[in-house]
Amino acid sequence: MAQVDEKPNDPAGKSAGKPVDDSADQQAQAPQVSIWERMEKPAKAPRTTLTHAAIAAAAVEIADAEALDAVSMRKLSGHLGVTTMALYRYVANKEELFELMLDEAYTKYRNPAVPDETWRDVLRVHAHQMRGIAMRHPWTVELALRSVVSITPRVMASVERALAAFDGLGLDIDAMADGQYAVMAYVRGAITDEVGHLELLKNRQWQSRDDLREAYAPHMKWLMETGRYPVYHRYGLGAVRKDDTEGRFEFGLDCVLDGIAAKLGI
Amino acid sequence: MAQVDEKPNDPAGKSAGKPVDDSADQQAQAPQVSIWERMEKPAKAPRTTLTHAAIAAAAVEIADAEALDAVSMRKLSGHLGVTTMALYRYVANKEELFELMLDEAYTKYRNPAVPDETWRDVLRVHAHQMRGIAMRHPWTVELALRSVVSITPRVMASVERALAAFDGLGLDIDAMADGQYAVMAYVRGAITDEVGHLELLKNRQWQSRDDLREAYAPHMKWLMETGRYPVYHRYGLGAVRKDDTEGRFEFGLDCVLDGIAAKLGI
DNA sequence: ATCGAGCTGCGTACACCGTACACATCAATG
DNA sequence: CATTGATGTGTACGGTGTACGCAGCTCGAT
Repeated sequence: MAQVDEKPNDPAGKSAGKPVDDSADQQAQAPQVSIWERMEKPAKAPRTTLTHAAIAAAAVEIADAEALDAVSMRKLSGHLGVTTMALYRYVANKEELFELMLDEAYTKYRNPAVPDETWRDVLRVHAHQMRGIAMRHPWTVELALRSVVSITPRVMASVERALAAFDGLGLDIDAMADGQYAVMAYVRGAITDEVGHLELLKNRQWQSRDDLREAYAPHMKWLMETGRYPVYHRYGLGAVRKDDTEGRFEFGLDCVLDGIAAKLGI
Repeated sequence: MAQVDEKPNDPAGKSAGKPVDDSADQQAQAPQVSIWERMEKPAKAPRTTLTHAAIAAAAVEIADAEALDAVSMRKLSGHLGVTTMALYRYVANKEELFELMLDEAYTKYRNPAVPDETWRDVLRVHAHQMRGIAMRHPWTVELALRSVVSITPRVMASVERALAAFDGLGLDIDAMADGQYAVMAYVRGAITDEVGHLELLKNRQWQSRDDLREAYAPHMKWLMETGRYPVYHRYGLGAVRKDDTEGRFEFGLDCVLDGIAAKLGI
């Protein structure tokens, strides 16, 4: 990833090209148009062996089963029964593949309008949908950070839904954005934490959080014996709701929603 | 990363080892003890060429100047004037290097006790410190996600401080943890978003958020012309506080703190 | 029916990456 | 001074993303 960024990235045939025949530089000519725009016009003679949808589905499958790191162009092409470089006809680079995957994951987002819904209802569903998607596809969390260009159509649709929840309440658009941002930020942070723990369990093939605690017990014991973390120590010894992740998520979400209601006067 | 996880990871000299001479398996014998514990006892004959501190500092320098991906064992060793494998005397693997880096970044965390501080004061400082560190060392955000083992001594100290802010208010330890979690989650999500944008600016060498908007204008225009995001469209056209990231962060933080106060009755 | 054009997939090659393993060297202790 | 264990070196392996040149397919126009 890094080495590419540092290169001039001008594939020679552009600035020092031949006078007329420009058809030589077939690929990688700095698309400029997003993959979504390109996907709209299916070219005139599309072969059927590969499609954006198939690529996205296969990539998601790998990421779900193993991890985001396991999604390599080689392995993906293998699963699709195709050479590695064939993929580059459909995605300009791996980042675009990630965009495809993220959008694919967000096909599961459901937040339908219901008759007497309040803004809180909508945002609560929104939060739980994001959390649900993150739980089912843990790699989405990592992705949101890696490719900041995470404004795929379906992700945008979910943002639109959240934003629209504040519509018609007499707020100006900046306040609406603030509210949406607060919820989004909290949810993102919470699921980052949750998914992190989940992934740790999966990677180490532990069955429960008890296994995790057991594995880290020596390290924790040593840390606590320094005596520098007395309150955390008390937490370690005395907390009874350590594994109620759902409840913890709900608590924080309520805090944010209450705060929004108070500060925005809605 | 992935390929290592799938290997048996037993370096031969352990289960099928020679009868007596076990000194052969010098490195990578599944440390079990954390790097922090190992660092305490500086061995009997320490050579001075390399230290954990120097390694951490150099790695941080690279990550700050370029990016987390730019921190490779080869480049790092080059900066230190040492062979690549020399590093593995101090760090069992790259993950441990990341731990070192995270702890190094958190040397900047400042949250001293002040006379009449309230829990809100402490947590507000806590939040701003986390944000400040993330702004100065954007890679910490990515790190918190990659190596979930982010319980370095100094990170733990910051958590302890936040947790202790709720002490003596008549809350049980679970409630205190809930409060700390809500703040942590919000801050983490918010800085993930902020740092993401910041990194995008840096990578593309844009000067301001206007450059970003300009670059994405075609894509946005296309997205908006689908007509599926009317409220977001209104935001794009009419918002006036789009670049007030500090204010947005503060708003969300206030929401969370207000919510905590309300729900915990403090 | 044929032909060319352009989309599609293939294969090779390059420069990186993390790290396992065997060897050389150094510093302090017996 | 010799020994011993910690420390640094060198090479090698299997993986990565992707640039580039080429071959085959499919279609619209002839």
